[in-house]
Amino acid sequence: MGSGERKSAGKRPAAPAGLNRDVVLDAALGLLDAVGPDGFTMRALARRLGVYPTSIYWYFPRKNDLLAAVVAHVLRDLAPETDPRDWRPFIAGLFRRYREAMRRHPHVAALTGANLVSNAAVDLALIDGILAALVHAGCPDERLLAAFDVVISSMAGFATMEFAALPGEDQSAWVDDMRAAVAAVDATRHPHLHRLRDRMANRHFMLRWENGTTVPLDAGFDAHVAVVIAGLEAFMHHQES
Amino acid sequence: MGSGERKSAGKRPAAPAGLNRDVVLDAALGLLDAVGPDGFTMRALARRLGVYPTSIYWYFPRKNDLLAAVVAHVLRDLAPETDPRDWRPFIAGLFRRYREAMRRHPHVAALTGANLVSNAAVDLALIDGILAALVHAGCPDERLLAAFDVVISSMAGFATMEFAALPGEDQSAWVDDMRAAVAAVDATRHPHLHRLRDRMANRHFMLRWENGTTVPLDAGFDAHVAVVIAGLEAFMHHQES
DNA sequence: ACCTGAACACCGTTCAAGT
DNA sequence: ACCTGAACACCGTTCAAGT
Repeated sequence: MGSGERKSAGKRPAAPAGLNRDVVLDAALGLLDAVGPDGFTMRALARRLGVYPTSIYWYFPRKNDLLAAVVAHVLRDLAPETDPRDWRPFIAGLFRRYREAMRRHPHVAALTGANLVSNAAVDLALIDGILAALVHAGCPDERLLAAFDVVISSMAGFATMEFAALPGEDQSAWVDDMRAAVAAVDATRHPHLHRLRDRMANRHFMLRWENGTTVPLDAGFDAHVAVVIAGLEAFMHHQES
Repeated sequence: MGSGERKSAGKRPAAPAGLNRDVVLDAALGLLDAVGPDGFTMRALARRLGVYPTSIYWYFPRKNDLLAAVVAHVLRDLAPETDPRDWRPFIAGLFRRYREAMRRHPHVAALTGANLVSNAAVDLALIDGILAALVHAGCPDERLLAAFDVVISSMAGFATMEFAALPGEDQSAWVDDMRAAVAAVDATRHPHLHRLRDRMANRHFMLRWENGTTVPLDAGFDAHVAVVIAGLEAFMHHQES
């Protein structure tokens, strides 16, 4: 379901500048990995390709279409090889593969999840695979699609947050603020946080100043997979409405 | 832990243009609600305030600082009134309140989750409350912080995706593409999706062309809350490592 | 079919200057 | 302390023109 597609199925007479859809796409992913969403510019991409900025518009009519294609490229082949009929390994493998894709290209985390366009990225085979897994897990039909939504949002939610973008380059000030706030936690007002603040500082959500590229949340991720699978089991097989 | 703070605790002699931090913040949230992140411009905000664009920089040194403050403002007072010792209603209420905040200001969904800066937004009381809830649920100490990460990412993940931003204003083309793709699902290659495609079209993740503001995912959200709570229960009390 | 080149209507941010 | 006003170095996108 790609947008910005060219139909020309005819012979291509070796374009003068050697540009084509895949070349632009590869360069775009390289640029995004290198500079992040803020630095990702049509003009910077053109510089990288050695062409005029407007040349890119022949292949992608808008910057958003190009970014959507990049997301689609990164998220291709997410479905695990395991048989969906063995639903637990299938779901766990899916989550793991999604996370690995985000780890390889952390800057796309900001473009997924919070953007509906990226939905067009994911292939129908993956959707069918998840539905198959849930059906074989014994999910009743009237809960199937709710369970599906839980799987999708859980798959994307954790990794999106783990690799959340850092603020601009003047990090130092905000890092100092974070450190100070964590160090100054009041023992009587926030006793639990006070007790755990050294273990939590920069290692858990809401108290980090680095993201998953430098400080992975492995324990949290494993817990997340276990929680979703155990919770789905209960949700699918619990009696009452 | 706000950034871009002014220290001047002294008397303020009624600024000529009537500008101050709260006025700017309110106008910023109003502008964001009205036009979304793409239209959110320092110059547009200045127009709305009747001042020069550069005036805003007196209160917020960078656009990012202003956006972080807007996120912080929207996410204030998330902690439910219920006692964290009753951990299930506490977690469920927390998720519900987070979702309601996103529903009130859907455009901030794109700014949370995928952005580390927004972390500075959330107050320490909320973190302490979640930790208290998990401790009173009987979570063993060595699993406490992993469970905490599951709670945070689950709280933010679903709502962020439910209110994910739509593409630009030329929706029609991409909506037609989505409709066509859903209608053309192959019955033999994707049997489950084929069977469910009418029920899923525009109503579930990955197959939507509208977001939660017009098509809420109520069933999915309720399932998500149930799954996380039941899954946490299992994770916290399961014996083996 | 594919790319150049100029041009339009914008941006965020800096900085000196005013009051 | 707070705001104006000009200026800098950029943007995405359009459109006519070339080959």
